[in-house]
Amino acid sequence: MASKERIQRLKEETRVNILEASLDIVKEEGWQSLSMRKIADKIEYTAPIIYEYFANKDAILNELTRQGFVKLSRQMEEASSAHTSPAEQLEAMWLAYWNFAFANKELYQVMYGVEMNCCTFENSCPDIQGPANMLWDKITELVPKENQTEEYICTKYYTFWSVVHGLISINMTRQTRQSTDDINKQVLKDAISGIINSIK
Amino acid sequence: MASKERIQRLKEETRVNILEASLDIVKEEGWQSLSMRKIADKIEYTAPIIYEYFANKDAILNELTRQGFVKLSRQMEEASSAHTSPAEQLEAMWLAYWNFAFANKELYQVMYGVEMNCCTFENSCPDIQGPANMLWDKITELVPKENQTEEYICTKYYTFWSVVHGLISINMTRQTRQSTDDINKQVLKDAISGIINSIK
DNA sequence: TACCTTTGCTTAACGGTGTTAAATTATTTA
DNA sequence: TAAATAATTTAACACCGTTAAGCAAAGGTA
Repeated sequence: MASKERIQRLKEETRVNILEASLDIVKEEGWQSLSMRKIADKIEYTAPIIYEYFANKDAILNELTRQGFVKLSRQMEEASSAHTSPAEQLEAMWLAYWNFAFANKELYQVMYGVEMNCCTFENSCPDIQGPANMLWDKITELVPKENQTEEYICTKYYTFWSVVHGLISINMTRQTRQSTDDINKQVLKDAISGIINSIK
Repeated sequence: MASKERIQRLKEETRVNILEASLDIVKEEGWQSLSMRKIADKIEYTAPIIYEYFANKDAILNELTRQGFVKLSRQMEEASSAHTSPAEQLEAMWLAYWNFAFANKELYQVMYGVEMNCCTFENSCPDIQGPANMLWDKITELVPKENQTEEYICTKYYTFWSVVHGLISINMTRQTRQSTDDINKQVLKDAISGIINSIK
């Protein structure tokens, strides 16, 4: 019977609907308030139905993560194919990575575990800016007076922080393999002295 | 009556106990499974008591975050004070930042919103390594054959990713100020071409 | 057509969460 | 000792993820 296929197609569809509804909710209210019951509401079913398509809530997040990586791969390949020299291709790929992260904020967050807990708290508490200020001031000390524009210092500060925080994030999200720790510390030291030397 | 002060001291103490218990639980079972009832269990009270010391669960996290930044500041200052030249001081401060992150993993996670969701999933799903492989291969292309050791390519790959992912994380956790977007993109491009040029 | 079986879906429930209000116990004060 | 206040617990609410039981419609079979 051909109705079997129609039903199969409908099932495919609600599977997609579940994923889309999830992403919609996250876009509207953030990862924290994504719940099975809200997803069910959005697809006009009750919660237990979802378990016929996904083993549990984590499985939904995992599938979204997977699709995120597939999408990212596609966009990076596309960016790369617009150039011929490897150097240009590599730069294009990283720019595509960057663009993907902001065009698909929610996906990137679940893919790389970037949370944003306490944005409001951050501005209301002076202690939090302590380390930032210390580093900012020290960088300012290093920059010759004639180049001490806020923009230049800001650029250097962000470059520093990106490298260090990025390396830390990578090492924290992946389980630490003892063997690569030395490499990471080497990357860190190289990067830091590299940036310091770039300050003029 | 001096008993007033003693009681005040006891209250101070359970406040500290709540924070310590929270951190203990997180160290043992992770942020996800930190609950008011578990904290209460650990300090040998019932859950509602906690609300006399903290407005809600978020307030506990915020206080831990604050204390994290205070501790980080102290350690960075200490590191800095061991040197005299600004360049050495700056490097020491970043190394202190690095060391803090791994010596106080849980604090760093709540301070900077670094989650580790799906470590197990990551290894079980090939799609996830797509982008990583693409970049790895492209970097390999750029490295002259005589320098194509795994360690060298790994170093470059991590350096790239650190910069880009770090910048993205920073821009995501802080609310995006439109004005600094240009600076960030400039940092990104500078960093990428800097690393590309450093490949030999 | 009548019966049985399968399917799709919902309701109800369990144990957990953060949080609040009421009740209870202990302590201090008059 | 009695009243007032403080400290703490119990009970409850609304939510969460998840599972088991129940029901109603559809399909197949005699």
